[in-house]
Formats: sequence, structure tokens, C-alpha cells
Amino acid sequence: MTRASRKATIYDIARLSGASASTVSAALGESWRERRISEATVETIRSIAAAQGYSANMQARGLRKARSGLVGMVIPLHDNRFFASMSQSFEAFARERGLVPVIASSMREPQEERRIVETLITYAVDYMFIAGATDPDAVSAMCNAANLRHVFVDLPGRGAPSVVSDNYKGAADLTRRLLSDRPITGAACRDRIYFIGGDPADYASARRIEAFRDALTEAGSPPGPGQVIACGYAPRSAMREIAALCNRLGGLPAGVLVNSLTAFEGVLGHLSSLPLDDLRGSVIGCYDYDPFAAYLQFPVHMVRQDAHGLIREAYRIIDQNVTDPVLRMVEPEQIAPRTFYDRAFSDQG
Amino acid sequence: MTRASRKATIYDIARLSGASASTVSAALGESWRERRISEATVETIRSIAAAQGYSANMQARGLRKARSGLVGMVIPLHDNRFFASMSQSFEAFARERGLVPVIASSMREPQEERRIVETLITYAVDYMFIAGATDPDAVSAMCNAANLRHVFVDLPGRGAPSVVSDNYKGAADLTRRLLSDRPITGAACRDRIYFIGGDPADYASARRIEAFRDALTEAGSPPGPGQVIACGYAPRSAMREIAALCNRLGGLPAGVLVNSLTAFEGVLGHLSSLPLDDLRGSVIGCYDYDPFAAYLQFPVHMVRQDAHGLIREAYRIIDQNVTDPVLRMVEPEQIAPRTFYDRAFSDQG
DNA sequence: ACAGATTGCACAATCGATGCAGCATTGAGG
DNA sequence: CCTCAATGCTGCATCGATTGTGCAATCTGT
Repeated sequence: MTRASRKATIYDIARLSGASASTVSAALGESWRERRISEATVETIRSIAAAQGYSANMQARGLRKARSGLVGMVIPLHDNRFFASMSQSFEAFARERGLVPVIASSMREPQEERRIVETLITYAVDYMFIAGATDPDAVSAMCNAANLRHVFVDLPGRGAPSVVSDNYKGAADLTRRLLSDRPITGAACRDRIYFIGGDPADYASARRIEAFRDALTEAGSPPGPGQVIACGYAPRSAMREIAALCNRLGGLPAGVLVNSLTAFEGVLGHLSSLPLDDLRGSVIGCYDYDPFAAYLQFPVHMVRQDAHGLIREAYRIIDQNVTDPVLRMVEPEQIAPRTFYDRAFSDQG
Repeated sequence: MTRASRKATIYDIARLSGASASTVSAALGESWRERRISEATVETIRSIAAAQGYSANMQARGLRKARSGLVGMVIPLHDNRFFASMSQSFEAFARERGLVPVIASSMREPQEERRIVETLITYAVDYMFIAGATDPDAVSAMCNAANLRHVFVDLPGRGAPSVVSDNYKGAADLTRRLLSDRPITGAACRDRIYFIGGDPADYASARRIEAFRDALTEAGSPPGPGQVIACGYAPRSAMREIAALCNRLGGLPAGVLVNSLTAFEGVLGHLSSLPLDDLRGSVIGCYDYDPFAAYLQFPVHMVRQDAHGLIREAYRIIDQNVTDPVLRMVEPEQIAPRTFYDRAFSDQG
């Protein structure tokens, strides 16, 4: 920098190179051929620009071109394995396309969600992804008013394309695994498998509960009352419910399908207070994945959602210019107990 | 929206209200009092703007005011508990200040890091935070050229203020705990505590290793050769090293301090292959925290870094207008084995 | 009733990059 | 020698919001 305080602009480069600002703009961009700027001029301008440490002002460019080069994503929270993976993929795909990702978390508050969408619109993001939307219709309304293409992820909306995890298949497969792995004691009520955690008003949980019921019915033992305990995501309430259940049954049931890692933390809080032998009479499954959960005192069947695949599909929808409210499914992956190291080490090793 | 495709601008509002664009701008902003716009006019303009769903174009505003309202942060990766917590806090503090956070991950690549900083500069972010910088000097050079205030987090730089975790204290305390908790067998070499994982070229690891050595020395048993095994962060190499160590010693050492969760995954891979009783002769510590790691087959002493505190300090530096390369420390928290539920549940529950 | 102050607003320049519409200059062709 | 086309560039308006300046109209005091 020769001049102390401000960043160089095309006018500075124009003055230094003796060319006009429009020539500089063309020379530094892609359009210099079609605007018949000679190669020599382009070289000169580029070297001067490089020497001055010039870089374009995206606000000015965005204002003029009515595109910002930004792509927005709303997620419920950063501090969560699943959504953090989404962020990582979201960013990677954005970069592939030369876009800059802006990720904001809504804390699952509809009001916050709307505020964020509004903000991203004022920054003129070129596209927007909304993961785990709490009020998809409101979001679509705002985006449509701003003429902004958007895709829902993980939780579908009616006003735009959506990509969701195949919660039904994931939960059905997991249930079937638990059913076939469960130890049979003969005591009827203890031979059942219980579903714990999640909110039935939540789209993903509803699909999973539906799959759980169907899989049990298909196996010849339709779920009885109280076999689905959708007590929310908080560890504490999951711990309370599993304790109450064990108390009611006089011991652990043959199997437990825990819906979410946070609920699993609560279940774990109770299980870890039991003698290890008690656990051998039960099979545990968890919808969602954590590498450390694979090393507990007992085997845990887990489901890993394909965050990368979800985001890949979402970008594909943008690339293909789809705007109808289609619904695309991405399959989650079943993780057998204790197989973590086979996979993880081959990636990171 | 009365008009189909484009967003309303102040000129639209001006036309509809019969006022001039500058009056509209003032009325919608903070400056209408000092520009002596009557309250009645302000009301009229605001209601028309609301009816039109007007919201400002930040690119235009940013261009004019030379501020974007964006605040950037570079992190190594999203998909990591520590950095995800930082993102969460970063965003919360940004919102408090009416700023929009832009978080990008460098994958620990110096080149990528520079590219990101450059990009954030072209978007005219008002401030920038760089966590886990790989090339702090280059970053400072770029930011200074663009006249951009920035703060280093977790890994210090020489060209700007830095906020780092007190790695020395965290590791020293953890080492002391392991020392006092370790079972004494009498077999000299097996009574030692080993440090596994991390990269000594990395600032944080170097501080921790230094603390580990000092704490051992202070306890009267200075570390021998091979007692610090800084084999990187990959699970696989940590697994290999712990296996080799056990082989060399003829069993587990009295204690292991594992430097990072990823290395811990590897150590776990080996430990889980041993009979549970072997583990009772050893005390395990891990620098970094995971709630599930608190429920393994054996107790684990963990250190939780204060991501929220780091970010709070970083913002404080910005607020206080500090630009000298000061170094501020934030203390990490020691987590005793199996105490997770006492804490977590009171937050979420 | 008239100078001077105050109120309430409009005009125009500006931020930096872009792109359309020209405008000299050179060379070729008749 | 003159026309026409190609070449290589410049000038100017524009994107939407902000801000310094200016200027009527009304009000205040005497």
C-alpha cells in the first residue's frame, strides 16, 4: 500500500495506469475480451492492481449487479453435531460455486428465524437454505416477496423445494434391528421395545414414530399405549421417563429406541446407575450418531444422518433451477455397534 | 407487495408518500430528529414503508457508509465441539451488537485462511476474529492493509490483540489431578504419567506440554524421554502410540493425559480392547470435553475450554478499541469424572 | 410591519463497480 | 480519395442509501 488508510479502487488503478475506470473494471474481470481491451493493457492494469493490493468492493459490485455472491443458511444451532456437519458441507459447496456462506442460528425460535431471514434478504443473498424451519410458510412468504430462491432442509415447507432425511426408513430399519437383536425373556411387557424422546409435533419425530409403530405392527406386535414416550429433547426429562418406565416394568425393557442424542444423554444418566449386567438384557438404539457413544459400557445401534447428502441435494435443486415444492429424500446410515473405528480411521488416519 | 418482482426502495416510498428520498431515508433511520423531520411525516413514511414491506438494501447503505454491519470469523472447522461453541457465542454477541456474523472455516490450511480473510475484506466486514490462525502474521498484514480491526482467538498473533485459553494452567491442573489420583504400584516406569497427542509446533499443544513437564518436575519426577508423545491429532496414530507404549511398559501406565478429543478417540480404541480391570490401574485425563466421554467404562478427567469466555473477551477488546497486540487469557474448566449431569441438566432441563 | 430565527423539507453529490453507447484511429477495398 | 469496418478505448448513467447544503415558509420579538 502506497497510500496509508483507504483501500485502492478502480479509480486509483485507472489513474495509475492511465486507463479509464471502465477499462480497469473490464480488465480485472472476465469481460475484457468481449469489450475488446488489448491483452497488453490488461496485463498492465492487472500488474498495477496486484501491486496496489487491489480487491473489488463487493458492496459496490453487488449494488450494481443486483447479486451479492452470498448464500445464506439458517440452522437451529451451531453447537450440534448434525447441524455442524451441515454447516461444513454447506460451506464446501458454496466455495465450489464461488459463493460466500452466511450461516445463522435461529435457536428454534420462529421469531428469530424470521428476523434472520429478513436480515439475509437485506444483504441480498443469492439463495437461502433453511434447516429445521420452525415456520416454513412465513419464510417462504418473505422469500417470495423478495424474489429469493430458497430450499428447506431436514424439515419440509410447502412453499419451496425441500430435502429431508428419510426419517421413516431410518427409524423403521433401526426398529427392525432392535427387534431382531433383543433378548427374549418371556415376560410379555418386558419384551417390548420403547420409543423415548422427541416431540411428535416436530416433523422428523412424527415420521420416526410412525415408522416405529409400523415396524412393530409388521413384526406382529403392534405398539401398546405408553410404548411411545415423546418427552421432548431435554436430557433431564428423558432420564425421568426412562427411570419411571423401568420402575413400572420392574426392570429395563428388552429394547429402547432413543430419539436424539440429547435424550440419549438423559437415558444414559439412568442406565449408568444400573449394574452392567442389567444392561445385557436390553438392546439400545439411538437415532443420531456420536463417536463416543459407540464406546459405552454396552453396544448402541446408531443412525447417522447424511448431512452432506442433504446439503448436496439442496444445492442440486438450486443448480437445476427447481422452484416447485418438491420433496427429496436422503437416506440415513445405520451404524452397527462398535464399528466406529473401522470408518473413522480410514478417513482421518 | 403491490409490485410483483422487485423489492421496494426509498424512491418507491418517496413517490408513494410524496416526500423526497432523503426525507424517507431520515425518517426510516435514526437521524430524523436532527434533520428536523416532523413526527407526522415520520409516521406517514413509516406506515407506508411497513405496508410495502420495505427493508433497506445493505449493499447500498454499506457502500455509502463504508461499513457493512458484518463481522467475520475464521475457524478451523465447524464440525468440532469447541469451535461450534465458539460459533454459537460469536453469533450471540454479534446479534447483541446488531451485527451479522459471517463464519468461514479454513480447514487449518494457511492458503485457505488467507483466501477467506481476503474475501471477508472485500465484503467490508467491520471487524474480524481469527480462531486457530495458521499464519497470524499474514492475516494481520492483510487486515492492516485494509485498515480492518481484528482479534486472534485461541492462537495468538503478534500483529493484533489475542485472546487465548490458559493452556498452561489447564494442563498443569489436569496433570496435578492425574498425579494425585494415580494408583501407585511400585513399578517405577509404570508409575509415570504419559502425554499423548497434539503437535508441539502448535501453540496450544506447546503450552500444554510445557505445563505437563513443569507439573511433573514440581512433583519431584521430571519427565523422562518418551514421556511426551506428541503424535498429532489423528485417532489412528494415537491408537498406534498408546498400543506401542503399553507394549513397551508391559501394561498401561499409571496415567495418561490425552491432548484433544480426536486423539482420545484413538486411545479409546485401544483401551476398549483391554479387560476392564486393567483400566482400574490407570487414571485417564483428556484436554477437551465431550459429554459422552463422561460415560465410558472408566472415569475420565476432562478439561472444558471456555469458548464463550474467549469470544466474550474478544468482543470486549473490540468494544474497548484495543489495537495493541495484548494477550488475554481465559481459564478453562476442570471437569471431574462423571459430573456431567449435574451441570448439563440444570441448563437444559 | 420587518429583521432574524426556526421549522421542515428538497436537491444533488457521493460511495465503487458495471455496462451501454459512443468516438477516435487505423487499415482495407473500390 | 473516400467509404466502411474493425480495433481499442472513454464517458456517462446507474444501482440504493446517506449527507451536506440550501431555501421557502412560518414564527418571534420589537
